[in-house]
Amino acid sequence: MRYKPEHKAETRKRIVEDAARRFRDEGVTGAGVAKVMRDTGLTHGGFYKHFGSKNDLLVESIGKAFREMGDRLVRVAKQAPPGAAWKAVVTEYLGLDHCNHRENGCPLAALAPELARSEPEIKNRIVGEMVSYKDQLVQWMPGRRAVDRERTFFVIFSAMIGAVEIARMIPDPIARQRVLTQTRDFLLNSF
Amino acid sequence: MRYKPEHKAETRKRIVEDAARRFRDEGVTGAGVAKVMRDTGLTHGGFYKHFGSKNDLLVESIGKAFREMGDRLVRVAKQAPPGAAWKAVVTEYLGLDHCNHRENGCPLAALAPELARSEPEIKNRIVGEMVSYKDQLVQWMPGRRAVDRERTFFVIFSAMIGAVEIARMIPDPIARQRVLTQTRDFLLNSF
DNA sequence: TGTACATCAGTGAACGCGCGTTCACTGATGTAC
DNA sequence: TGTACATCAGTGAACGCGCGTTCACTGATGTAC
Repeated sequence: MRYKPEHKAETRKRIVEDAARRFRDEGVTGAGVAKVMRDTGLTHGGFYKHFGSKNDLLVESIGKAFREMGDRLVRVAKQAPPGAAWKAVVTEYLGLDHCNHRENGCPLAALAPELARSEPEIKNRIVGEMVSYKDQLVQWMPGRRAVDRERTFFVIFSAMIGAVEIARMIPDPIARQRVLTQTRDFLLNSF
Repeated sequence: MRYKPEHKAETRKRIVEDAARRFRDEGVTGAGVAKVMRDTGLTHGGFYKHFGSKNDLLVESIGKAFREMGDRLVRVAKQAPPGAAWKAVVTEYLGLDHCNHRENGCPLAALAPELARSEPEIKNRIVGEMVSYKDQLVQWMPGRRAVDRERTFFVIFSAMIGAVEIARMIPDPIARQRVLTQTRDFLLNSF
């Protein structure tokens, strides 16, 4: 079979999207090449027509995940009343929906320790994607000067990432919700 | 060869200690049974004389890691001036030493997302160890009533876990230190 | 006291399995003549 | 216009490898007689 010129690019995009979900859901080692290709409706053999290695797919998928989550948070920031954008971001990030659907959520909350352990070359590329994420969101953070917003970005995201990870550890839904709510209220009253 | 009666218990303890380090350093999937046994100076075959499965070792190792880190934080809490115990805990947790040595640090900062993905039965046992960790530390947290200290425990540890994970992602030592320091100063001025 | 036997922590070969990766092949369609 | 060939995304068998787990065996020492 031969395909339209744009077909290959579309397939590649679908693989990246499916992988971005799988990696967040099952971890870097849990999500295998064959599983991702099956998600996309293909067999594992064709994978290397699109990517040089699983690590290349990982970097692209993490980038895609950062962009998805970044866009989602920017959307709620833009919908918020003036000056309350960062509060909308915090409320969305610490919402039950994000907590219960790691496969569509922030790649740091889903994978940070695993990503920190990747080989230096891979890690550097992932850090590049993380910096883009920060650049997309830092403008909505509280603080008058850019340097203040940079500081509040890291403080707020640290707290949110940790809270979501702890909440995801807790089986009891009420205790889980409590961790999210308490961290949210703490942050909303802090700046 | 035949051994003294206490020999087996001592070997078992050494395996748990070595595994507690390996799991935090290389992740749950990265640390294999054979590697851990080699750390202990044994061959992989003997492993099942001590543990029913790798998962059993995981649960025990995470428990050991929680106790190690709990004891370390309680020690600095006890050495602090009255009323400043929680500040000493925050300063220790967000110190460069903890950040740069995940193999001896908090198992949540090293493994939380991976642990959250384990099978329910394993996860429940790990959550039990996490609750012991909390019970060991919650008394040093700021707040007058027990319910307040429970709240500040989760808020403070969320922020610290996230900060250490982000710092461990960042290759540049100065930017890494900055994330730790900024989160520390934020927390120290918050309660 | 001397000898035969039981014990059992630890050994190392072997198991099935899934992984990332490779590669010869397929076959529908576009192109050359 | 009709035919032969080139293209190339996708297929599926096969590769070596490391994993968790099993198991027959080892051999120094304690115990029974």
